[in-house]
Amino acid sequence: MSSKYPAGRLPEPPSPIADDGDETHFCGTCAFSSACIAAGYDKPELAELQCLVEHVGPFRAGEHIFRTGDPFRAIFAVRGGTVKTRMVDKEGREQVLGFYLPGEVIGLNAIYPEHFPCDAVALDTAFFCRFSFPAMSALAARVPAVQQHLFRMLSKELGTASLLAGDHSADERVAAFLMDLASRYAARGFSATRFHLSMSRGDIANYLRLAAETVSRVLSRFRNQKLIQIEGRELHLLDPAGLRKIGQALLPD
Amino acid sequence: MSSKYPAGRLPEPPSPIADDGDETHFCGTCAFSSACIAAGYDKPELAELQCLVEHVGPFRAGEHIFRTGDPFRAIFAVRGGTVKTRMVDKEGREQVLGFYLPGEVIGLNAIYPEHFPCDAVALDTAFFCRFSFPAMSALAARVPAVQQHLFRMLSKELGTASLLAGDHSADERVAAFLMDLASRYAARGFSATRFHLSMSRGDIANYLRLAAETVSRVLSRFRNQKLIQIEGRELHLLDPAGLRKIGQALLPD
DNA sequence: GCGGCACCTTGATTCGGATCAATTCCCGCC
DNA sequence: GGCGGGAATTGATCCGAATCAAGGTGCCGC
Repeated sequence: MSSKYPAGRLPEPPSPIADDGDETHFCGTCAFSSACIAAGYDKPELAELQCLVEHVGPFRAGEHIFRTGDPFRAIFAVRGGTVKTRMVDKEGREQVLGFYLPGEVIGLNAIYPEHFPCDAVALDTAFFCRFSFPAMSALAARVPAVQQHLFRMLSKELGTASLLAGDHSADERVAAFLMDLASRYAARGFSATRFHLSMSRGDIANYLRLAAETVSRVLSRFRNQKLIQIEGRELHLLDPAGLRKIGQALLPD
Repeated sequence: MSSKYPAGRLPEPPSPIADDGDETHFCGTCAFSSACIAAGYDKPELAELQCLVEHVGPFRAGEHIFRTGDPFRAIFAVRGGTVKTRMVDKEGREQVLGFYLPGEVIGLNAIYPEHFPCDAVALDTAFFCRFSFPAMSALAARVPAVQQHLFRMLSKELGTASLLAGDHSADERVAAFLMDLASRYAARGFSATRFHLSMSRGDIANYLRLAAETVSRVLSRFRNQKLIQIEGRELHLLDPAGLRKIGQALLPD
């Protein structure tokens, strides 16, 4: 796509949260890595994979990667930056569905309806690998590893809803949210104890089905208890084990 | 329906909620129908489809179709009866993830972890088509329609979580729950205004993240408002439009 | 530097639903 | 037919988080 300079006027994109140097390393941490590798290694499909992947972006904070109702043609792997997905009901109330970090994939929930059922909005400067879905599924039919990878990604995302499930206290939810982010950063090779919250308190609250004030209070309490250090959106987890304990009912294992 | 002999010792399975006569018609209403038809029609794959499908059951109320941690080998289409899926945390608290009606498919969330992440429990006498997943994905690689169908089923289930999303009132949740059941029954050819709730109030409450007492109160209120007629678990929707209006924030469209 | 604005924090009050408690109902069982 | 137990209903009370309200802070454009 698109929009080298989407709504702004900065001449060159800054290097946001990801983009840890060389491309090869990034691809190693991407959700598609095994599919790409399986398809790419010394095979004629390599050429095809190349042509079904397209680098898009940058998108700047607040810009849409896709909008509710857009026809579904591709899925997107986050290469750098952070994205939220959200639905807006007809009364205009926003519902945040999820946050996506570098290496994660958005758009899978659009396969069935064939139109995007939600918006995807960049929270900071973000860019993507765009995978044409028709091309991708054609490739999947020929390369079992690609097919399996798609199945696994879809299935994995099914398991994600559990962070919201259950009637849990605000403390449990926030602790679980922080630990979930930590483990996802860790899985992509970032620090699991120090990171930047790209989303506002309001977005966190909305995602966790709490009020923004409640999130703020819980974070203050966690700080007083020396569980975290937080200044604005810069977060340092001082006692991950303690947080894990608080959020354990919502966390895997 | 149902459970003429729910927890008894009947020698032969009764005809529960589904099984509306002949098999062909049932398959027409099943979530797999298009995949089966695509695979089956005059093709050599027919034989293979036959061998990857296996009819299992009956399971009686309370019996497990699979348990958390079981190795994942197959997915199951409900042929008759009703199923709930649930997770039980280490403190022993149950979390109901969903209810599955005839024609719907369970087990998709086990592909990625390769073990079932939840239990599936029959709520009344239930039976299934069991699809070996390795065989299914091998078939999918050869028959594009089957692959596409799997993608679509997985993606569709991703959209389902929205019933629980958002901070909605008990009235909204219960109304949306009833309308969701109604539309799913309608999609499979059953009545959309009269049906049996196979699950207890406690299960409904757990699924909707409410207390059982709250569900009971809301249903009583809906009855007083002439929105529904309910006696035990027999439900008659008197004013679907009214219910849809109450639950609209959670419902599609 | 200054004003405007969005975001965040903290306190006071309110409210929806959870919890506790008491019957009642329904069914299988003796 | 009577008994026992789980499920459902209904009422009384309590509590956690929402809401309302009032600053504080940082950032951007002018």
